[in-house]
Amino acid sequence: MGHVRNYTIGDVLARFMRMQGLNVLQPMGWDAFGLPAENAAIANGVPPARWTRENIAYMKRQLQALGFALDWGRELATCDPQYYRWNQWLFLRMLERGIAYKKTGVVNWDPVDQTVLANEQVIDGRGWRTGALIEKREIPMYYLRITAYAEELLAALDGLTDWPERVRTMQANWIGRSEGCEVVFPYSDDTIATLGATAASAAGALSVFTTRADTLFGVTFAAISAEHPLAQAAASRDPQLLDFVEECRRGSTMEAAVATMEKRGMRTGLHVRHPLTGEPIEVWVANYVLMSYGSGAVMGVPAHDERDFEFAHRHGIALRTVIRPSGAEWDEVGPEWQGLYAEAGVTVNSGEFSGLSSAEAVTAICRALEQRGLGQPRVQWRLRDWGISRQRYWGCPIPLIHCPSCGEVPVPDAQLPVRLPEDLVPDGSGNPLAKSEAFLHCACPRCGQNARRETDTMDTFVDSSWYFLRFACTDQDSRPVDERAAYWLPVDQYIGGIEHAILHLLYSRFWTRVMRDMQLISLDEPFRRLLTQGMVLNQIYYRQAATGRPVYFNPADVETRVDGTGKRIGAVLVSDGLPVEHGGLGTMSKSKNNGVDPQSLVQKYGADTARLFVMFASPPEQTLEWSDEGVQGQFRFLRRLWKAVYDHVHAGPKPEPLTSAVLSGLGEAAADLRRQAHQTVVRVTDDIARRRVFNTAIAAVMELLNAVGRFEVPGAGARAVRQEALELAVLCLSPMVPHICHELWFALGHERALIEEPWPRPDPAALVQPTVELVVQVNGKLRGRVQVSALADEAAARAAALADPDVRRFVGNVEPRRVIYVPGKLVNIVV
RNA sequence: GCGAAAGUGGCGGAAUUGGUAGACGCGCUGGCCUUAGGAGCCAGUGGGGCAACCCGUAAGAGUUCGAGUCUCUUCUUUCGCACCA
Repeated sequence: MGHVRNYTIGDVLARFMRMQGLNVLQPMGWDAFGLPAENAAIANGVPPARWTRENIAYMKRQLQALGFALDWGRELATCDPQYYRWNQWLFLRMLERGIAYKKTGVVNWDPVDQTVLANEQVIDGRGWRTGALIEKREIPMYYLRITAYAEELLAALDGLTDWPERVRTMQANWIGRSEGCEVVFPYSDDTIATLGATAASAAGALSVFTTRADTLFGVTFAAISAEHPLAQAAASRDPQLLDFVEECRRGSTMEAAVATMEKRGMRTGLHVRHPLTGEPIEVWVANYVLMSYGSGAVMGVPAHDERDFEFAHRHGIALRTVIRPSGAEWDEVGPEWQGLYAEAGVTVNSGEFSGLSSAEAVTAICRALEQRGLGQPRVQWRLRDWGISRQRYWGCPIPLIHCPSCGEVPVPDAQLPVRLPEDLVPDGSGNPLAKSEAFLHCACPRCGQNARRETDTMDTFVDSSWYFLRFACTDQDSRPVDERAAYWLPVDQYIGGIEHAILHLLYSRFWTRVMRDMQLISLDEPFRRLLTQGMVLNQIYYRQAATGRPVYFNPADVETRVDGTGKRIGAVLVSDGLPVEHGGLGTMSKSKNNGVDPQSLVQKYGADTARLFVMFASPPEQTLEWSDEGVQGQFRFLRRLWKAVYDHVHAGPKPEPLTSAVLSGLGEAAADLRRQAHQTVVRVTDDIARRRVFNTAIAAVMELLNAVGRFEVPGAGARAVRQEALELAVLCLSPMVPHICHELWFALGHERALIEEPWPRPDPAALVQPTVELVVQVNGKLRGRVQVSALADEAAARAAALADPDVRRFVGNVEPRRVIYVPGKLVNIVV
């Protein structure tokens, strides 16, 4: 249903824009590689290719049944060699430019299946199939240098004014620019002696990054990640520390898991020297320090950092107050952590740097470090380079060949694509490509010797990072994109789930820039306007089985029980009439058995009802709660609309168009209906074009139809007004309800199909309102309403308000202290 | 843990720029029609009160003539956290 919602929003906008006279391209493609196909293959023993193509065929029928105005001539699937050859081609160009490079990365390793697992396949630190404790393992991988674009990706967010604010904020925080200071803590003599001639000792110093150089004199320990070379060196001499470092290797690589873990640490026995005081500082290994951020080491300031405070508390490490608040709310950091301790203030106990504001101290200390050669100002990014290697089968092969003599050799362009064999069936025990002799063996393109193909495939985010460009020229077979991209791109309206707010959208922004720098396209940003749609939710019902595992029931098979006021009091399974438990609302999923098949919905109510419901139930950016009654409500509305049109049509011949003579003779009721009809056009146009909300647009048409139902004035003029109101209702609804509106448009006596009609323009004369109702407040409380001329000035409005008997009761005989007049809205009398 | 949002009747939601809280729809109650209703039509429906009125937008404070809307604190829920896509 998430897809139905996504594409209905897109289709409504496409049809609306087309009626506005724009040339609209609405394409469709299939993001077809990835884990779900492999999982299905493991479960059913069928090659992922077959499962994928069957799914595409099924979904395509669904999308066609829903009447989406898609250009199927541009259909593409990311698992087609015609598409992924360009992933490979672009990857090779990135390799040439140094955008793609190789380094080691940490992955989840299942020691039983001897395979790399995705984060999703790690449940509570254990492998999903084996239940074995997962370990971190370092393997060589290919990375894309997205950090080289960090500055630009951040700065350009300001220009994305038609993106939701929250997405821009999330991306900015994700890129995470922080200005601070690199601080170098030289190793103590005893540490250098202990390390001997190792790689770690060659570094000679521990480098850390901090945004709080003003707290440097409060450093009482240093903490390094278990993967830090210094930790490795120390562990090789200390069996207990080695155990701890090994223990830190257990568990998944997920940052959320690392961050919520109990903070633990162990002494290394090594020391560094404070860069300004020379004081020895003990080095600890801590499980909360991430090797992937900064240098994998932090300075510990327990008095002014919450995590350091907690860590020091647990391990009996001393604490030194070096910042006091300027307002003197507290003096010394106490035994209980308070958020205030981390705030900026005035330095104390900091030698010659005491008495400075935090900001001054940051600058002064940084400068002092720089003079001693023990530090410098630095900008640190949270963003890391994008690791694209996957040790999996169902993805785009990385086009490299490993030759015993030449080393790593790129596949020549003429040999692209490196085709993925489509007949393999994964079994969960590693990448089947690595076991396929036919795939593996090849000749080295340089020396012709026997060589081995790279078996890693690309992250599926690669596939989705540029597909939108390809839609402009799916038939182009000598380049990934051609000049037609300049006409269609950037995407004027992109629609996607909020779950894509960071990764997919950031990767696409990056990839677009890389292609720009290769002179393949000439745009910076891929998506001009972004709509992030909310999730589709449904009720969850279950019973606790004897095994203790819940058994889920589809909400369609469950009947809810309500009391006399309509309040829910329980639910029973229709088949046996016995109660089921309610598990709240959740996203539609197989595991919770709360999905709704769009196909059955279309069969029962038709495509228009399905489309109307998903657009009416909530605004596009919010979650949408599935409701069978709600669907029936929309079905009912469409039938009422149908009946209203045909009742009108059967009551007489098609009226002549409204002439000025007819208009001037209209009674008040007819003028009111006409005003409402044209106001509906104004509201619907604004809702779709500017606000991108559809539920209120539909509500406006419902109100108009209710008004038509109440309108019982006889006569030719009134009949013409009713005809006009029904025509406008049908036009306004047509982007949401294309099929029924198409039919009703002919019924209303038109010869040309509705799809060829332009979007209606409201008649300014119809909108004119002779009088307006003003709300009258006394001291901010609603006390009355008065009708005044739409042209009334403040004095007239004030007089009318004070003349109202209800208002007079509250004002009494006192002279108002103040009167606030909001034209056309209200008068507030302050007494 | 960090980052981002959201919280309004029995339910989904409306209130667009600080200006009438509850549009529209669902559900429910009563009535009409019908052999029948998972059909249609009419009326009612935030809470309290005979009424005048009073209370009411997660909780608490603040700014303002006026706060669902702005500010702060707290609580709850949802999304993301780099190998689900």
